[in-house]
Amino acid sequence: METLKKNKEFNNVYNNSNSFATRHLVLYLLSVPENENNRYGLSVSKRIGNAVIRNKLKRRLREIIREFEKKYNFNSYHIIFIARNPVVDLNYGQMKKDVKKLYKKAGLI
RNA sequence: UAAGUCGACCAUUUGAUCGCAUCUUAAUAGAUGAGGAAAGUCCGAGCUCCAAAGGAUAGGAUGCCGGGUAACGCCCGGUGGAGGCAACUCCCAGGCUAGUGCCACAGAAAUAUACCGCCUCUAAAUGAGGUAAGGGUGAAAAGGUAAGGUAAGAGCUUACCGGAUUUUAGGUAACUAAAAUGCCAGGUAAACCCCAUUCGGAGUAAGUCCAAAUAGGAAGAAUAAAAGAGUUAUCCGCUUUUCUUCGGGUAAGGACGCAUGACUAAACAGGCAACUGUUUGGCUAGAUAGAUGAUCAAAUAAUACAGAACUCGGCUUACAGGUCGGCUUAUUUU
Repeated sequence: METLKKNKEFNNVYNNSNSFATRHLVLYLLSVPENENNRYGLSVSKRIGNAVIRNKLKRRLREIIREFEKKYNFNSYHIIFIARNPVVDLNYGQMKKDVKKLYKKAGLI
């Protein structure tokens, strides 16, 4: 899984893309012209919780992304996930359903 | 058995599949991978760079005594004070006899006093003097109680208690005990201050090395050499050139620092202890937008607080549930 790293790249996605949201997560999706692998950015703010909680969220999201990459085939996107406050209460299965919903909304799968 | 008190420890484990980071390997693959507080960043050090003749002043920190330690504001042992029936716990615990400041209100008087009262003198008094026993005010009124003593009184005298000073004895010391003298005299230093000890600054984004890039500029120097324009030519000056300095931009470049250390376990020796020494053994995170997750199965009390970022020693704060031990008090039984 390749990641978006620089502030410039994040801003580029925020300004030029469509966003989709559920109660727990927000998704930004930008299609890039060059044919390359998907790149992901995860954003979990300090308001969500302490370091342990934020780390756990990011790890779960990464695992979910990995599973979807394996299952479906889509390419050349920059994708950003933003965690919202209520996401803390979800378990892994519920989070996975939420992400699937977002992907459907965005027309990826 | 109950209540209490002190101390130590655990902080999930095992297997399977998929995935991440580091290391090993030609490769398949294999090994390892967050804490008791990793936290707060409150002290103390190592390490690195910068600064630095020496001294004084200012400023900060610490503050009973002795010991431990690389060091400390930490730890251990003791002394004094406070709390508890006790085990035990708590204490920013130097100096007000260096100086200065402050102590409301009440009260006659607050570091000095005679308002009422008592006693004496005088023919008598609203006068003069003596007196701190009694009253009243206050947080505090010249040490308390009893007896003697006296005109009335008073450490004026005596006994006991309290306090101060001196001496002697014990203790490394803080301090403790006894005796003598004899009652001269408040509190506050978390008030200024005084005394003793101590303190250079910045932090791993420290810093070291390598690579890449030195475009277009600014300032200064040199005309030794070369070129150009102007000039008949030379000199001189100008532009280019050469050298030095300055600042700007790109790649959030790479490697080291960076994981064996004032480390730790056991035994033995020294010490009441903190701790120290010797021998044998152990060491298995090291990222750089930042690695530990998902699913299934089994066991368990393991559900809390919580995520390494240069490294150590402490302190402080957060914390579910559980295990073990010492001691105290009460009750019951033998």
